Amino acid sequence: MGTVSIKDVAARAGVSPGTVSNVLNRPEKVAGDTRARVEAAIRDLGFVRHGSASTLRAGHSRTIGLSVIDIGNPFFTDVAAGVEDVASERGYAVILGNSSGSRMKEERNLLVFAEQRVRGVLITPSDEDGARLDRLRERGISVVLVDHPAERSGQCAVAVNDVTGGAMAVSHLLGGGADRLGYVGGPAAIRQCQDRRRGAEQALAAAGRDPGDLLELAMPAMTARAGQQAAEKLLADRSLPDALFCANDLLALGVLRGLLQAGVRVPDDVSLIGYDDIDFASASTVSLSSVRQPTYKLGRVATELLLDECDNPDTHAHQQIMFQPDLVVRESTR
Amino acid sequence: MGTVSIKDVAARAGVSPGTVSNVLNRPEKVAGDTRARVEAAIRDLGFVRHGSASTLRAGHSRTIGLSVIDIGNPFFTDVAAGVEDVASERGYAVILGNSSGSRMKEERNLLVFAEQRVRGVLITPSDEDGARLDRLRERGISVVLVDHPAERSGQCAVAVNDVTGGAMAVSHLLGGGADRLGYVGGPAAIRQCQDRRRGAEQALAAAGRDPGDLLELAMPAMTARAGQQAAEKLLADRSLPDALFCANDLLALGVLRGLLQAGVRVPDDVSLIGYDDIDFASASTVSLSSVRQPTYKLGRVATELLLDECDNPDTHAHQQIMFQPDLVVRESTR
DNA sequence: TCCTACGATTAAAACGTATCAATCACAATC
DNA sequence: GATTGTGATTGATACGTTTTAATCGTAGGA
Repeated sequence: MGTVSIKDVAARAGVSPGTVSNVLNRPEKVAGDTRARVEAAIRDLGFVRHGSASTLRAGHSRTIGLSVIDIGNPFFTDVAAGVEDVASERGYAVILGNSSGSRMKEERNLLVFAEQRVRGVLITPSDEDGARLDRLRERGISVVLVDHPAERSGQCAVAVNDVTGGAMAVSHLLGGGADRLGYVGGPAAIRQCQDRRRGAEQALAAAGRDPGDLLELAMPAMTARAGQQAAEKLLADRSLPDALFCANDLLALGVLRGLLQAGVRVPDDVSLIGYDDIDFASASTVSLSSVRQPTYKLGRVATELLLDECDNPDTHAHQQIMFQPDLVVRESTR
Repeated sequence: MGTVSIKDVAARAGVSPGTVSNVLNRPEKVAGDTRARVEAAIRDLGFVRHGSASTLRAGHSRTIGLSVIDIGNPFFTDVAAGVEDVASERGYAVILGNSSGSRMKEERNLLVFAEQRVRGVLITPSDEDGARLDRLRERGISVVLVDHPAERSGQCAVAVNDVTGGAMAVSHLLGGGADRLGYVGGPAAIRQCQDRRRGAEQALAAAGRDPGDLLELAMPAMTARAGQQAAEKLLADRSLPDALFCANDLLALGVLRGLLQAGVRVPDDVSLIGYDDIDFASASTVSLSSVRQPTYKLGRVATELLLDECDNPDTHAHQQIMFQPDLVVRESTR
């Protein structure tokens, strides 16, 4: 009834538990017929290995932790898809943690990862406190930063150049004849927001404009709801810029909805550009211009780096990879 | 160095390992000052409990498995948000498995869950094979069906009435004067698709029409991409109905894009309604009519049932909960 | 025939925690 | 002063696996 262990399998196959373990972990070490007998016993008894016992004895598990800022954002589900594909190819399970941008929840997720003795952690940190991650590394848990450049060498990181992306977006807006520009950002602690704003300012400067001209609006979240609130605020202030750059597409879609509801025409009255090029950007009321990132690849590459670090700790060389974004022009900036 | 165990904590606090374990699991059983001493030692040493050892000894873990059909679908991320909130409130971690509609991947995820000895499993099954789930139950793993009615009593299930929902959608289309109706569904194995179609047929019958009139198109996936392909197929066949009901919003958004690209006007030439009322439905080019489900609540309630079953196995009474959907009318059916 | 070598298998010892019966200290009761 | 009771703590054991050294059996070389 209860649970069938390696011993039961051994008994039925007429071998010792050690041999069963070998069949499970180093099948090449055991003779053909014994192996067949053991495999038959496993099947007959419906044995499934006790992962915890295995982890306990082996000192490490076959799981990795993935901590993201907002699983409701298609950007992160795409990343997660890439992560999961690579992980399951290599026999790893993924524990998903959603920080929702809350430092406390992120902390709790990392604690869970540590308790589960995950082999490694993939994280898009929600702030710049690298010390927590170092504490994980001290525990022997590899950490790879996702969508975040390395603060220093000695770690792997996979990111997309957000400064360039921000600059692309804003010089596109300027090229379209925009004069008064606004930036709708997210929480100040989120690096992506800062970098994209910096890129925006650089583009302004490059066009001979004062970077201080950029009207900035920082929302507490990067969701469609927050975007709609941003639009309402902009409308209430009677200071509507003629071009808006949003830190991500969810914000932009929310802004778009808010503007259209108020009778503001996009792009005639206001040009609008988002960031991430999520699937829905091209399907919106007015299709949304955006900055595309190699999202799925980000997840894949990060996971490959992490598992390489886990599986070949001696030969592994840390890498910091930086992809470049692409501008995607659609109706909202024409 | 490596890892600090309960013994190290015990030594530093001058107590036995058993006491440390008590501090961790039944703090009320241990005297105030000893507890304080132990907690200090835990903090000083940076001890974190070894989840695997704990699971091994206790015979059960503090994790649950969540298996969904498509994590790229906002419907499921909403469900997952509800699950995660309840789980973390009660100190459980969630292992997420994405079956992508593939039976094989679902199977593999369930195997991972079994190996990890999760306490229970929440699953939106991708087909009707309940035997696999019974095998989990034999192992002492509770299973709650999510967005799927129970096939029999003796299990918990939380669902939304898809037949009603399908009927709502189609009678709305009929009420708008639709004549030739089409249904864009997903894989035949997915129950939601069947039920929504059945509801559609019932609505036709109720209106005195032949249910066989429903033009049916079954796509291999329920994604926006598949929806766009569906639109292309409908256009190529020159048999475009004047009203389309799609099995979910992603399909509908894809269909919408496909139709608009071909110059078909929505809703003038073709009325269109989706299902789920995801956030993006209201933001699309032509805002999408849909059938709303209490998604987040679905996740919450399912998790509460599961954890009740896990934590109070003796007093727990299985429940089959069925929510009702709501019709949301927008531009695409006006 | 004896010895060596080698491949296949085994026996036993961990891994870090939870649990439970046993022990202890000490106060309350007779 | 002996007994009982109570609350706090301890010691020992078991959970299911992996791993290492040891053992076994057999074949090949001398």
